[in-house]
Amino acid sequence: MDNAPPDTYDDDSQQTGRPVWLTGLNAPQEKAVTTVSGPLLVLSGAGTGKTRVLTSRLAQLVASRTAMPWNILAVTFTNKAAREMKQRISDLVGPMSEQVMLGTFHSLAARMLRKHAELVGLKSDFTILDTDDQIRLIKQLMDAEGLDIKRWPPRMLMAQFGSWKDRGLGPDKIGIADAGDIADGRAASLYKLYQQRLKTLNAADFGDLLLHMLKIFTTHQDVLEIYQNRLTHIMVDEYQDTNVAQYLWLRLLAQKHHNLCCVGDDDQSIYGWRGAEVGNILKFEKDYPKAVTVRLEQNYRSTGHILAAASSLIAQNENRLGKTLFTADDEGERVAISGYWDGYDEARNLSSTVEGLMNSGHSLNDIAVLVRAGFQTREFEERFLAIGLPYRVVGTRFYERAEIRDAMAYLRLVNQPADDLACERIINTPKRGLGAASLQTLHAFARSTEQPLLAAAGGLADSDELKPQARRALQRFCSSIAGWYQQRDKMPPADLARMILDESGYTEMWQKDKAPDAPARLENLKELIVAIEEFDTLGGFLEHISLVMDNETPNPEGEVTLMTLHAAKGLEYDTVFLPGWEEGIFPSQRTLDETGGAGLEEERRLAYVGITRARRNVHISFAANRRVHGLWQSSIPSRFVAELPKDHIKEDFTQGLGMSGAIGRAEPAMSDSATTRIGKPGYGPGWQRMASRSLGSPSAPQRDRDGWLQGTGKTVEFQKDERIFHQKFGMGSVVSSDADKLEIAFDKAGVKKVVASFIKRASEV
DNA sequence: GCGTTTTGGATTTTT
DNA sequence: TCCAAAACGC
Repeated sequence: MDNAPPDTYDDDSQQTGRPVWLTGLNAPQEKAVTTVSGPLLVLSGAGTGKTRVLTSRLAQLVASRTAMPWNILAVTFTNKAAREMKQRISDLVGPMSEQVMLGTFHSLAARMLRKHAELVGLKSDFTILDTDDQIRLIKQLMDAEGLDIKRWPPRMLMAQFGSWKDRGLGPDKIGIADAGDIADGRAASLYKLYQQRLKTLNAADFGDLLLHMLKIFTTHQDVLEIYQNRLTHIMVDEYQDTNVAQYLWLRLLAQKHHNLCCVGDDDQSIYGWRGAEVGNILKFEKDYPKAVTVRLEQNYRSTGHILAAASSLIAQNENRLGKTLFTADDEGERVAISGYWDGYDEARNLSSTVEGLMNSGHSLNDIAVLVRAGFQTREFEERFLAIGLPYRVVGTRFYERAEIRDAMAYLRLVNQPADDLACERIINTPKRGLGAASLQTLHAFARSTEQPLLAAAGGLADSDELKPQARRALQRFCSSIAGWYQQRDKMPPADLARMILDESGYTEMWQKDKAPDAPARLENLKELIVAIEEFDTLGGFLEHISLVMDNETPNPEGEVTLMTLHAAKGLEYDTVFLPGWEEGIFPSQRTLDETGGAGLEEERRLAYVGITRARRNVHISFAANRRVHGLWQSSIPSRFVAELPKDHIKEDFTQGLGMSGAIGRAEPAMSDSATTRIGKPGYGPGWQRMASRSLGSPSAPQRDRDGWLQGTGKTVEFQKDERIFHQKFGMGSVVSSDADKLEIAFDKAGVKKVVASFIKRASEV
């Protein structure tokens, strides 16, 4: 679409009678788009064109002169959503769209906080901490307080602080009683200490960004009014995921004009455990009595059977506003349900179905495998690796990798020499001979002289408190940093980063590392440099990075996507596989234990999200036996399987074992409880005997792995020093073998223990 | 101070 | 089972 200047829009609409952004909208969509003032709640079911409505409405606001672009606040949760919206708005209204205040809750709050930082005792160049920093800090505090970090993991404290912040509670609002028994009842006082420490570090964590703004808005009416006056119209995406702090923040901003438009789907609220309050969306009409509610119920994504299956599943939830999704699309294929003997069986059949799809012309890019928890991707990865099926796991995010965080710490320290947490992270990385003892001395010195670590390090290097060796190391470290600090503004940040990584010996550290993933880490560092190249200043890059923690690498060749259900929200694929639908796994036992009925409903919403990701085909599956944490356990199909409507599913057991009797059964399929530990399969009653026939005992050495290997008896035939090839690690030589486990010295990847089935003889490649 | 062994623990994670 | 972090020993 042309980026026509905004002034022409009036002419456009006069000529055609109907602006472009309204064409093709269905009635409720149009209602949502044209309701430009007053509180508006758009209940937008899966695949009903939510983003379309959001962006069109923004265009409508601008074109109808209801609001100037700079009067509009548009809030999303993810950077991806923000980027997408930015792009689409720009397509609709042209360059004027840049004036819209658009971003994630966190980036917007950060932007505001930098302007008013001094009101909460920070400087405007405060650092934003990542999880590692937070944990290190909490650990330090706990050590100082004499708390046992084994009994009370720092992570737990961090989660508690985070949850308080999610609820908009500063340390002053926590009573002793609220803290429970975490950290011997000292959680509240630790929270106070933690916040004090952040202030002295001139740092804020993610929760603080919003919490501080709330504090400022409630204690400085004048500041609040600046924003209230400017931001007359507010739009919020994924409203069902807002936490209390975000809710309060929005309410304060909207309380003057009440032009608040919230778009969301209570049925897709899956972040309750992270502080999201479904209640926020459920009570919108109470908060704003004059609110108009629009339901978007026409689904443009999935076929009839898929939609019917998903709808009838979610209908079992009690706590929902209720929508009736429909589609103009065909009935399509029924949702396929398969039961398998064990996890291998499931992976094997799933992968052959994928191969079948691939052979019939489907792109792997249109196929996704969605699991409840990250560890479940493993057995599929192993299988895909074994048969050479291209896949990609959406999971470990780029900026959370250790090497990236290390590199970032260098950059942070050079950008901001008082960044103690960054300093601490890399002061002995790579190894410089500065161990725990030296660091302790340094900390003590920094505390007594009340200066940042790096400055203290400089001072300490000039004194004779340390052993000569450590002292020299410290001197070198300080002068290196000082040197880079000098260069900081004299060269492009990417060049600076490259220089720092080289001169610090960080790159070399990984080059010398023999770990199999070392080359990949070096690649990641290169990618980081590429990412920096887009920025003019180091500061700009760092701000971007602390708030934008995602990275998307497109997949040109075609790969199956493996990811968690949470990660899949907002995405869609032609074919979706949903394996592991077993009681205890999905719904997760832990959620059930911890949050009971509400937890079950959230799990069900997760199932709903999973099914509604599919355009044309859904394959749900479960296994009777599965190895969890090394132990075999048997399980029964998820209750969600039984909740699917018979008319819209097909039980497809042609590939698996015939266990249709297990479907829909409320009581355990085995005589014992749902997750009986049975040691090995083949030792239980009933249909377990079948398994021995089909697979053999999984723990028996040299078993026939039935399709995992193309040849026969290949498992035990590797000789010591024999040359082999592994899909992931490349060429290597056999060091030793133990049943089907081989120890291989890889040429590039070092010594690893691998399963024989992943290995080919070099002569056969 | 650093490499190695032992141990415990193991959901989901938009920012 | 398999991973990371603590404890151990040189």
